[in-house]
Amino acid sequence: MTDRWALAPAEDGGVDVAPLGPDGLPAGPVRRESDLAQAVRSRPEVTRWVWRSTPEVYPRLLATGVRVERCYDIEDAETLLLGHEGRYGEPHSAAAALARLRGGPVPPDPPQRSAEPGAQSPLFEPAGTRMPLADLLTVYAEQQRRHEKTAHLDRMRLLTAAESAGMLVAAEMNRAGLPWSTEVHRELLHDLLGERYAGGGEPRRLAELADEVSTAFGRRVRPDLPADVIKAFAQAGIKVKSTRRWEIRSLDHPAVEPLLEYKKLYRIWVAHGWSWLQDWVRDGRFRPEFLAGGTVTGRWVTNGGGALQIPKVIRRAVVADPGWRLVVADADQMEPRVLAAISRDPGLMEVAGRASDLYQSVSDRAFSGDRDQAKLAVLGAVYGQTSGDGLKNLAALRRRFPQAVAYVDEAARAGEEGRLVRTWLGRTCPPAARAGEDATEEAGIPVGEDDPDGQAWVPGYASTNSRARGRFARNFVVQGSAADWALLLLAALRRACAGLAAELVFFQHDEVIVHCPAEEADTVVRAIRDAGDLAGRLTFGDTPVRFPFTTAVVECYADAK
DNA sequence: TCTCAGGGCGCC
DNA sequence: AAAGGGCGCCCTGAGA
Repeated sequence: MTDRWALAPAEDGGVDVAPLGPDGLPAGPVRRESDLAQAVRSRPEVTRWVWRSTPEVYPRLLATGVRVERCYDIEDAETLLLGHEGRYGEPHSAAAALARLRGGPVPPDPPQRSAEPGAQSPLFEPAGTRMPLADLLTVYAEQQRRHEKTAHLDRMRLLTAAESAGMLVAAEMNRAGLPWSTEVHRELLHDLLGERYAGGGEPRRLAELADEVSTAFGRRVRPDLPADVIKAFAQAGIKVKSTRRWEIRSLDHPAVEPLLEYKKLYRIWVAHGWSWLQDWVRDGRFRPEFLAGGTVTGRWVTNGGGALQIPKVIRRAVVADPGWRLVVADADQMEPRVLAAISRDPGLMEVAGRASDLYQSVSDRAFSGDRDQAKLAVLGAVYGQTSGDGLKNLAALRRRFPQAVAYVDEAARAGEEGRLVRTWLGRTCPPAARAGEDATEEAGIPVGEDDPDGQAWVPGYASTNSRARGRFARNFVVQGSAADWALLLLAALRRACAGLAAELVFFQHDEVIVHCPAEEADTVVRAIRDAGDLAGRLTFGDTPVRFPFTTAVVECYADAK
């Protein structure tokens, strides 16, 4: 039995609260109280708080040490419901939802904030976003009705609940921060890049590598300018279309080695160097801002600090507090396991029903034991590979796991034809803009003209854009359903850690880090394993597919691999 | 001085 | 060997 209440911060710093009945309608009068945190703290029996926006409310609660068990984020649910209804892109604010309900003019969403280094208070809420509790409850009641119109009511409810849970986790992670050793990071930078020169120019090692590149070409070349590098290769008689690593790598020229080394170190210098350290690390914590559900697929993003792109060498600087440990847990072959669960392919479910290396099992069945080929084939199927060995491997995969490949093929076909494509729980991929609509790309969805005869799905005949939409949709069902599962994983793990000192401090698609006292580490490892399989059952229902983790208990993130 | 697109690369 | 999906962030150069 859940005890649901709703709350809405008021203009004067107080808060309105109201109890809700099992039907989601108010079960008592609205009460005005003077203090938000006190209003929540004094009602420990409440298991779910309904509110407009987690970023509006929860950081303020956390700042006073108040945690909640569950929430329902109305604006987040609005985004998911709009997407499910095929109305992706309509304003998702509670004010917009209310206006649609009442037939008034719909206000556009406020513009996105930009990242601000070191910002302690996670969100600045623009004026005018607050909504009286009575109006909020009107929107909430309508959302409950809209849930009931979806094809899988229980899944859609699970999706909005899971993403609300994700927003709680994100807020808590933003507050906790990732333990970070400035000292180790500085040593690392010095070892890799050498001394910094006054004036902010390139550090010593980069300057040396730039000189080596120039020497190899026999003239001054700026390795950070692609046009300059392409010209230099051309003068040496080597034609390259770009200076991308994979294209340069195999060239036979003395500039290649220092050039690639320069690119690698340059990246560290500009993206994770001394100025990054200055901007993003305070008091032994790196505090990125995690945004749950920041992408159309449901994957999270971070705002500022590049938290999801920390180069492996820099992970040396992620160090647990004295007496504490990092429990680093990586889901094993998450995407093919998710494909097994959503496609119900008998063969793939069978191999995904074991905790052992899935790629090895696939290769034993379809690729004569060549694990690399099996992995490429699976990823090719998920990503929409169009050429090369991948296609041949895909054919082998299709023979042994026809239902799995058919599942992503069908998603691709739907995407090309502009039909709605959904994850397992019902997160919806925005369809391509139709003719006459705004033809700008939105959220990375390829749009544009189709070939006149490109409506039928015929490999090699669809237009470039339509094929790109197909690849997008193909990947969406797997990546997005994996994100569905990951939300349930986080929710379960958060629950398991509730009575411990352990804190979730990092999440990257299929990997979590928990920071905990050394004596809690074994408990946390078990909690993660349990949460993985529990999330699998909650997300995909009755399925034999397992979701095992590789876990490591370490003092330093870099030691986890 | 500003924004924007493209190139490039880090992570999954 | 070839170059598919999702992101964020940094640079540069072009154009307003």
